[in-house]
Amino acid sequence: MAKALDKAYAGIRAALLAGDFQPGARLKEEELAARFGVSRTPVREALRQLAAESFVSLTPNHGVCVPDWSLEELEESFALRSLLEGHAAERAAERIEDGELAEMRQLAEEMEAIAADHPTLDLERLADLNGRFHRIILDAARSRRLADLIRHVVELPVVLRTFRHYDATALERSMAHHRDLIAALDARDAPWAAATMRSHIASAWHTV
Amino acid sequence: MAKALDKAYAGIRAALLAGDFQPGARLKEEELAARFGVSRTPVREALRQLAAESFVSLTPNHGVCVPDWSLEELEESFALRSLLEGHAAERAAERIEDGELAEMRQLAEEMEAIAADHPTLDLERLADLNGRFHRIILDAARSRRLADLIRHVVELPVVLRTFRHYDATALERSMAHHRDLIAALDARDAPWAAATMRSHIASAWHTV
DNA sequence: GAAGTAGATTTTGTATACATCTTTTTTGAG
DNA sequence: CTCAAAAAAGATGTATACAAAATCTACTTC
Repeated sequence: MAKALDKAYAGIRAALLAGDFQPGARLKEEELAARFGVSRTPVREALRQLAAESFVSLTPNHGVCVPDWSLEELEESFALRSLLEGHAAERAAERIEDGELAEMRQLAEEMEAIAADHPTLDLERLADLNGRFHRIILDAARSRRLADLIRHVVELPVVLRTFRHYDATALERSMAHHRDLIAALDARDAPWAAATMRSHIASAWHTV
Repeated sequence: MAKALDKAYAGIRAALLAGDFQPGARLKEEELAARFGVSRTPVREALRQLAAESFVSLTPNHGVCVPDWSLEELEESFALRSLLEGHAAERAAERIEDGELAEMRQLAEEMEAIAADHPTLDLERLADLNGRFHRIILDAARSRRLADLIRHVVELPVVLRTFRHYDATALERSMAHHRDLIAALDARDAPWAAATMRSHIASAWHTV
């Protein structure tokens, strides 16, 4: 049986991503504890963790709230993602191994197959594949510190919503960017990889 | 009276910065609780928080350890600081107000006065002033998100140690950089400010 | 003598009870 | 009827007790 902290953390996180709580809502510890069948102690620890990752906003003696992102804050987030993931691509270009490139090619193919299948576009799966694609680059950057930072800024809810708003042409563009990224990494060309990644994310921002 | 969590958090953090625990050492919750006169509960929460800020390394069922930084990880940290603080300077150049610039000028003057006073170099105070100087820029960037990220990467222990290793010429160079930064911000020239900040931090790295 | 294992000890994880602080409701005066 | 203050209700913060896991120790066995 999974431990109480994991249940609370995973459960609350999933609920947040699913949009079960509306922005600005106050999350009460006892409610959450009852919902996941654990005591308040692990719930509190999970909330502290989620607060550190900016999933919730915590104020002392005042509990936690679901943060409501303004458009400006969202734009800042994307700018930071662009900066950091660009840096990650730069490092990855100097460190990536052929096996990882092969994985990326396969993921890109799968995504293209889904994207080409317009009538039954499986966005959930596409988001998952996309996440894995980006994660390989992040791993190839070989910097635990950088990985931590990016996790703090990626904000999965944003990523999910991004994909929901993708129209056909934006989707095709995104697929092309993935191919470009693979080419840049394969060439071990750090500036190319960084620029392509930044372009990729900036483009994603403008489709929101 | 300060709350228990604050006592635990501030106390542990201060002890870490002071080097009371050696790298790799395991921190036991009960010891810390006894040391600060609180129960284990707030100690645990403080440790979670410090772990989120990378001050300690936490592994489930295994407690927390003081992380030992390799030279490479330290260099990564500086590279990230350079990236993020450069971005902050860029944003600050477009948003800073005259009052803030005046504050920066005064801080720069005070730092120069201390730096000129070689025999009795007060490094503690210099580090404090330097922190406030950088904080004004960070505030002027007007991005809570960016401020959070930078706090996660600045790693005060590093900053402190940096200043301890400053020799006279490096110190003068640093003071000159501060003047450059003020000039760039005063001119509202974002690229200039970003480049100067990155140069400032890269220079700090090479004096370690 | 070294390695492995069972028990004892220590440490972390969780639950519950109580204290403190917020928020809401109620009640009273103006 | 409005506002303010006080009391009550509710939520968070802290302490303690207990459960589970890990580490350490001592002993057995090869």
